[in-house]
Amino acid sequence: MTREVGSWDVVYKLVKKIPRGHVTTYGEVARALRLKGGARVAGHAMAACPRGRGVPWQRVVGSGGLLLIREPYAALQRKLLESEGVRIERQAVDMKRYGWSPVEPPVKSKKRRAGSRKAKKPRAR
DNA sequence: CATCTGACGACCG
DNA sequence: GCGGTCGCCAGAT
Repeated sequence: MTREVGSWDVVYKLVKKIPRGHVTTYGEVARALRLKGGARVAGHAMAACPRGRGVPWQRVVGSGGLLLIREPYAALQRKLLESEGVRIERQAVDMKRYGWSPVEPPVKSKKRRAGSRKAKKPRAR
């Protein structure tokens, strides 16, 4: 409770715009909204997504259309997607067929991808 | 206030 | 091709 939506409103707005029967990835959303945190932040937005508000979080999957979500949400997502007509192939959807580009806002800045930069230094954690 | 985890993604070995 | 690790951010403990 007290799930303060806050800045995620943009994310929800974009997710809501996903046409029924189509899906997108966290990375795509993150890039479309140019989130600095990258896919991680997008994922958090979904995690804190207010279910029951018309936010089809189910249409947001991982890269390649893989369903990274754990149970019981995974089962729910799968069920919802199948209900929409999305064929689930082993915890993954065919992005080639259902993949939808969230490119909504104007892209002025470019690149700024998330993750990895170059680990010249071998494991240094 | 400090620390870890977490609906991710990409790179290195 | 697969496994393991780092990077970013925000919320939770």
